[in-house]
Amino acid sequence: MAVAALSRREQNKHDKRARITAAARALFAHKGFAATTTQEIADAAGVAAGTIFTYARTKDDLLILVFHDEMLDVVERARKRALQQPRLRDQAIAFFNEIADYHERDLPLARALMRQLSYVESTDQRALVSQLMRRLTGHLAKLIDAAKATGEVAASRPLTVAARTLFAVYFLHLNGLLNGYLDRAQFERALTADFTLVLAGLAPARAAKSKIQ
Amino acid sequence: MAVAALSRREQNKHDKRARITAAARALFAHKGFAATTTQEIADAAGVAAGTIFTYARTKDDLLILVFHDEMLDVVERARKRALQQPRLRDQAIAFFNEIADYHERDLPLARALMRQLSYVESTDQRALVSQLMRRLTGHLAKLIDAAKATGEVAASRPLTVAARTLFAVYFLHLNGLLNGYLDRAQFERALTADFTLVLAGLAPARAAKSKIQ
DNA sequence: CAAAAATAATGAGCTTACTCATTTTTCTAT
DNA sequence: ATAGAAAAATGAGTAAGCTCATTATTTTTG
Repeated sequence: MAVAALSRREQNKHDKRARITAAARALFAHKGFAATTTQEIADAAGVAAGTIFTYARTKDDLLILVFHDEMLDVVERARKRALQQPRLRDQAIAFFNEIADYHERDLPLARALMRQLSYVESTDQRALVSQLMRRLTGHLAKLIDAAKATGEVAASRPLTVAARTLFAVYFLHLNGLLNGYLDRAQFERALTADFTLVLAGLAPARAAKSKIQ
Repeated sequence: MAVAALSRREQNKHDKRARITAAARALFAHKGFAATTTQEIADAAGVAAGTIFTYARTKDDLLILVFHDEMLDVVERARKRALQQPRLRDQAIAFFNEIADYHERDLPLARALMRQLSYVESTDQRALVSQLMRRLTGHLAKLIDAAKATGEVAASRPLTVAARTLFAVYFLHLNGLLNGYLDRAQFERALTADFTLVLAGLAPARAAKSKIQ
């Protein structure tokens, strides 16, 4: 891990970043994103108000910083939950339901995150979001690939396109859920219906059914 | 049109709203959303600074107000452009390319709009966005329905699910385009690939091809 | 028509994210 | 070890979105 390789300066920066991130995480969870001021975060982290902005260009940046790691965990949990299902469609639904569960635990924060994902300003932020996306669609692609072995998906189908399309469906309906267009039951129904359609396109030609549920 | 039915108070409100919306539209187009202050809008509209906020709860609300009508026009143009194509897939691509063209004319503004669509705060705003969505997916559903006659789409396929799924794909990739994850060429390629997959799921069972482009 | 009630407009003031000139800390070279 | 350079931290200051107590306008009532 090359721990000793950190210079004093690097060590300080690392510690300070960790303190700021931890303080922000605690405050966001406790009083919500909008109600938390950058001054409070600075106080809790033991730094001056201006220091925040050498670690995050904007308050919104903090949101991405804080939740990047947490999201990676959620995606991993989602993968495990998906594997408990035998069929691809149910795997995909379980996968995204786990992520939706996570967001439903703190809706205002999830809304703030969603907003942020729709307006990425810095290159750093874009890199973090890209990493999350790749991780997520990578897991999906693996599930789809495995379904090729069971004959549920035709071998010729492109994995990345399929994974991306499933994610697109989820992304739209998560937006609906977070912005009050859908309740959770409607969200799940929409996900199921749309996934069924997409998976019909993935199925081998001879197995295609003429009726979509 | 029941023009005479407007009371003096309603007439005043209507006029003032129109002045504010027009001023905001001009200023956003001229110097961009972020660079335009609510004070400038108020001055240009000939009202006090506080008056803005009796017509729009936030500056972001103004964005929705201003562009709602414009968007309806764009969707109508998109519909006409789509009808010039014979096949459903190309119709869908043409449809969304028209909308993407519109957004590309003013990327910063489109980004601000996209951000706003991901964080709807007031009921009024939600109603405006819902109306737009319904209009858009309604046109798509009509195109899909027409494709049933040509045999491109199986008669049993659910229109709203299909339209919604196409929109989901577009929505994700527009996000990618506006946030710099995709350039325009990548956007169109992604749209084409994903639409091809979705339409494979819509196709009649016997016509399904084993290879997706 | 006058008084009272309801609605709308006003703009000074507040809050808070963010900036930037200055100061402090750390690193490097001799 | 010390001077000088580079990087980081600081916090007072700024700007702008938004609030709200007050004022003005319109409608309703008697």
